[in-house]
Amino acid sequence: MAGHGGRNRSGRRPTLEEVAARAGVGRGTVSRVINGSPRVSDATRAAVEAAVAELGYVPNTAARALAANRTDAIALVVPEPETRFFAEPYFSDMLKGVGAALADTEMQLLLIFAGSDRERRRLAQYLAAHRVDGALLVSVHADDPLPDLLAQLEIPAVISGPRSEHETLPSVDSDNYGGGHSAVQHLIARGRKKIATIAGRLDVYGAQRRVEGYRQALCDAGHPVDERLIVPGDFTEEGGRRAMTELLERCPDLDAVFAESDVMAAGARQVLREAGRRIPDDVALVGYDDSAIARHMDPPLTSVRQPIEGMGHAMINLLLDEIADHRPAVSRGLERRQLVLPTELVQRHSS
Amino acid sequence: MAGHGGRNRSGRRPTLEEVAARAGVGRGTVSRVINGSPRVSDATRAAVEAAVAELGYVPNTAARALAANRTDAIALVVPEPETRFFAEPYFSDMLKGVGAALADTEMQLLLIFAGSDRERRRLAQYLAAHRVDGALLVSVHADDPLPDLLAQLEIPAVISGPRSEHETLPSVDSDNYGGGHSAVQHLIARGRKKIATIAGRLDVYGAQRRVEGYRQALCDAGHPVDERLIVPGDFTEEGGRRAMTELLERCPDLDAVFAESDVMAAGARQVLREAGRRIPDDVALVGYDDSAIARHMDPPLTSVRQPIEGMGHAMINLLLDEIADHRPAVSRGLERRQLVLPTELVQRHSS
DNA sequence: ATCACTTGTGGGAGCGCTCCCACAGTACCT
DNA sequence: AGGTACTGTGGGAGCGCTCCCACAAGTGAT
Repeated sequence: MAGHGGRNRSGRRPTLEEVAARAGVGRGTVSRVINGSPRVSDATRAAVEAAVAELGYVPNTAARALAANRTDAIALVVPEPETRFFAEPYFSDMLKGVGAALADTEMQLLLIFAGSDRERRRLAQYLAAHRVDGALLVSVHADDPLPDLLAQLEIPAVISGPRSEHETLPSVDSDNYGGGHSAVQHLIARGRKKIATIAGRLDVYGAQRRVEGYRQALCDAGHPVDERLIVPGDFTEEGGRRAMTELLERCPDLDAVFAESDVMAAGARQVLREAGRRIPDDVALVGYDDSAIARHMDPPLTSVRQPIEGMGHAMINLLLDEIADHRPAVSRGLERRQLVLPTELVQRHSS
Repeated sequence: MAGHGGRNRSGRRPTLEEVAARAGVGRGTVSRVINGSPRVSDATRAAVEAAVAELGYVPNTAARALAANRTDAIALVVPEPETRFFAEPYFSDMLKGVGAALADTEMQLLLIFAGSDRERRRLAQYLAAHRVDGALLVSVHADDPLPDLLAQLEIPAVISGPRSEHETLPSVDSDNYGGGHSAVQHLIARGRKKIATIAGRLDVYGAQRRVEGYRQALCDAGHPVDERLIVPGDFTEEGGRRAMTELLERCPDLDAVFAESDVMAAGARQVLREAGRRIPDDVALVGYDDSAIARHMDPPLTSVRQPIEGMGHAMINLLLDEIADHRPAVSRGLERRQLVLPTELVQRHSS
């Protein structure tokens, strides 16, 4: 028993051929056993498995990749600088879901940042070399050329938030519209009259949808929609501060704010405090994401929970399907695969 | 010009051979140009480069890996669950440094978590398959079998904090001893008399060294070392809270605390606040790491800065050397490569 | 007994590179 | 003129797999 990482006499790692010799079978048969083909008799399978164990055989990935024209790797592409990756709890949850979904797979996950131009060129080169079997795209802007590049290279991809209602790539998203709607509905039910919103970047489709949910909830309740109460942030704490400052200037008498991310809510909270507004007594505050920040805020923040881990999981499943379908070049055409997962309002003390 | 990701007539990616035919040279020559060999005439080189551009040739990594027996990938092994990876600013800084050092390299970085048993088995399998040319080990415990596994598989590796003073692997570390010493020296200079410390986990060599620095600084100043003032934490916020609670019970009259990580300092701060102690008036507080937490704490935390990004950079350089040396099997023997980078005390308002 | 399948198996061909040996050409000595 | 050295180049062999065709052996209908 050589266990993992066995060597043969010559100090090299054992090869398929050596395993075959040892088990007294042919090379093809060993390959079938390794790859779990059903077309092998039980006796032969057992003999091969014994030989594999004795020699400590581990398949050579490079040889496999070359012969089979696949890499068994997929990329998680983060079109943001590393700093934002670590600052946004979104990414860590996503990574957790993706990792979990991949755990019982042979697939290797590559985390690739494409925040700077330089990194993007590197990524383009990487994809052109077909070093991954598929890609997961998260947090993509409307005008990003990446999806087109992937399509041109015929690399299967799944996008986390569709870029528009006409998204052509398979996508997984949470119900941004419903999330925005439920947050505002909640504020209305709490008796709030002048409800503002700090939107995300409006070149992000999901952020637009949240605003649409906000509008519709007001309409449904017969409230007027005051455009001055809608201010875009950029999903950062600083952006939340700026937006909140702007809102207080425009409408000092507002009594509720729906911030479309917890991080922006944290920024808004600071400004409200400094302005002497009490939360929730004077101004109710609702966030989005239900991240750790929401739980640790003072007071704890009511927030719209998205099942981000679940989204990561779903993306992997979609992508693995895409890759499987892609192999024999069947290309099932335009059967679009778009998934929308429900959100949930988590009530705490800020509203 | 096909640009990136060109195809030939048959829809396949162009190969070396096709580039050679187009440039009117042999396969070997193209290979030499691609790999930057100096043994090519300028004219030939130009012709080959033109052909490469026209066909949009991109080398096939799998074929290269198979033929040359290398992968052009290195692993950053994080023996922690993902949660800690995101919680600890240490890792994000490290990743930044590593990424920067790798930016002008062909090397691909793989981020591999090995927090759970399952993940560790997967990692072992991964390493046994020699899917990386080298590995970076960060935050390794004294009894971790990983370094031995790497050695047995003859995979070059660099460790971020040596496991002991007899570390055999090349390592990069910050001056933990000096950092601990300077923190305490600073507190003494500020007139503090009863200085406690919240240590890290004592199975981490670096944490031990910080405590040694703490002891020596007290000795140097002629202060007695009171063992009751040394309480181990586990580098978490909760651990900081527990340790601080313990310290206040043991010695209600302490007037300074040196927490050996900012995160633990944050926990300690909470407990001090709840106990009605003012910082720095009643108790001075010094942290370690100089992370974002330190800057945002109230009051801003004095902290020992480690050049973590620089350490990441240095680790990559060491590892690339190891890999290069490893290739022709020269094995320069025990010429140990241990790097220690200086720390710096960043004074803020908590002390 | 013959034919038509099915099941399990062996091994050739080939994936696209790198490594290295062979050799032509040139330069500079004896 | 011959020898020696170096430079630049072509192409064979081989890396360790997967794919697929060929084929032996078994099964059951005719």
